[in-house]
Amino acid sequence: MKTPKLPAFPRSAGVTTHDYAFERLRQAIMVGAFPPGTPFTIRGLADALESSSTPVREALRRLTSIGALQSLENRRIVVPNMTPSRFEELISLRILLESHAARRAVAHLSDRQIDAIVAIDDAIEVAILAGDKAEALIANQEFHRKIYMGNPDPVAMPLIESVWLQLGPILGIAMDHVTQLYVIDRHREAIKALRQRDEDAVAEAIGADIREGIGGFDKQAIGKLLALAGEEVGTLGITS
Amino acid sequence: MKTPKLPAFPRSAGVTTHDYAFERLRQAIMVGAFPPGTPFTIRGLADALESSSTPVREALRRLTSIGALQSLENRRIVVPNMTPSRFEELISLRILLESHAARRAVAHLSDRQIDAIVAIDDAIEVAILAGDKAEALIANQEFHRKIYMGNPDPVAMPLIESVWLQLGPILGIAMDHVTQLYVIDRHREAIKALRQRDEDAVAEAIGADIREGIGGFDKQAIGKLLALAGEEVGTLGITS
DNA sequence: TGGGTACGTAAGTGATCACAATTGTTCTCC
DNA sequence: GGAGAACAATTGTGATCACTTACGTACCCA
Repeated sequence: MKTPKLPAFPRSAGVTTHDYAFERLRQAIMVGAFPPGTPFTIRGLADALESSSTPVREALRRLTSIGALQSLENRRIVVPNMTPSRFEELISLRILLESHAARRAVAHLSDRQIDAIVAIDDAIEVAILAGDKAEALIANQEFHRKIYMGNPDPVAMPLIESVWLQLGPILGIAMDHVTQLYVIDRHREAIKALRQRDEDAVAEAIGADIREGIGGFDKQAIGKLLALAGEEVGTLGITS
Repeated sequence: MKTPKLPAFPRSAGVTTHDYAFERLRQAIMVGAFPPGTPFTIRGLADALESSSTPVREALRRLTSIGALQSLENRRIVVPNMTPSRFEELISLRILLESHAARRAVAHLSDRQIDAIVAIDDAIEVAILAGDKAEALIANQEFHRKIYMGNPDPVAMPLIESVWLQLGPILGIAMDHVTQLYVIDRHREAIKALRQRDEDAVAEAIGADIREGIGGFDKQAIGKLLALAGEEVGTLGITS
């Protein structure tokens, strides 16, 4: 049981090996490619990325500091474990931070930017109808990001992404066990409020979107998901 | 103009060079030892810490990912610049996150833990009366941290510390130009609310504490502080 | 048969070196 | 005297190696 396999990721020129490794791992974790407990080794990843240990170590250290990975006392690096109460904390943080970020972005978003957000929402619907869960997930994150990044000083964005990263693993498990994604019409509500520049309504719509989306899992459901994940760890997503 | 000088820091046994470098730099930045724009070089820090570049690079990378430092396009690493609007964003995030974290910790704090928090508040007052601004600052952070860490799943704590780190540089400047610290009786209010297990009152007291503390600087005051810092950069805190 | 020890393997850590890119300096020419 | 080019110094990047620690397995003895 060495290192998990990585989804492909394009590497543009001029990017350092370190940045590439970091981004690739970050994306993979954020979309739930690795269940909680997945171990990461420096040498294994260096082999997988066809580089040496130095940039990989730096990437793992960075991911650890933003909460995406956890450094055990053994110095082993793993995907953090999830508990129902930690899940609930993370969801409450998502609602808190993203309602706030959305509210503070409203005044800065131009009509053209809102049009782009609408386009992303359309892409989400297309992905859902096509049954492409991974694509829907990425587009959904892009929808939220585009709103919050309207703020010229998006200092909250790294914090929000840290929470996303911590929810990634459980998200991946949920995606594997949810038969059908449903269309979230809270996005329409948020868009309407954005066009009206109604800060309270935008914040409320984003909060409701999270609550009714991933936040809709109650403690029992999370417990079930974690049990399912427990069965699968070691047989899925792990090479050799 | 090479690297900034570092305050001393105890290194306990069993700690890796990397962790030591990271913690030492982190502490220094959090208490405002470096004004915005201060450059950091790997070799300079490695010399200062009497180690090699590998652990220092990892520490700098970690600090960059949590917002404490900024990586320029030149690949130079500096303390991020501050603007009045970014400052305002950071303060609003502090209020948001810390009110929330305080509220969610209330139910978990034992009477003994509250006693420890009171003791820290006393230490703050002692430090203020003694005119020891740095010590007062550190004790104040400890006061807040002790409250929020009452939560058994303190997932918000790293996010809060990220905001503290980003406010550190301006905090350091403010400390140099504030003649006298005043005693914040909002802490007493928070303690009283803690003892009564009144979540709303605790959240309100913490929010008010931040608003009336560092959050009390308005945009004009921040502009003045930044101008003062501009004069001093290059002559203060920089060696050779 | 059970537990403890010893050994081999795997993995993290940190120092060093070669290379590339950037920056700073100086020298020359107009 | 000033602008530009060539050169030198500094710095970041990544690969490699030696060292130490943690883990797993097998062996030995009670």
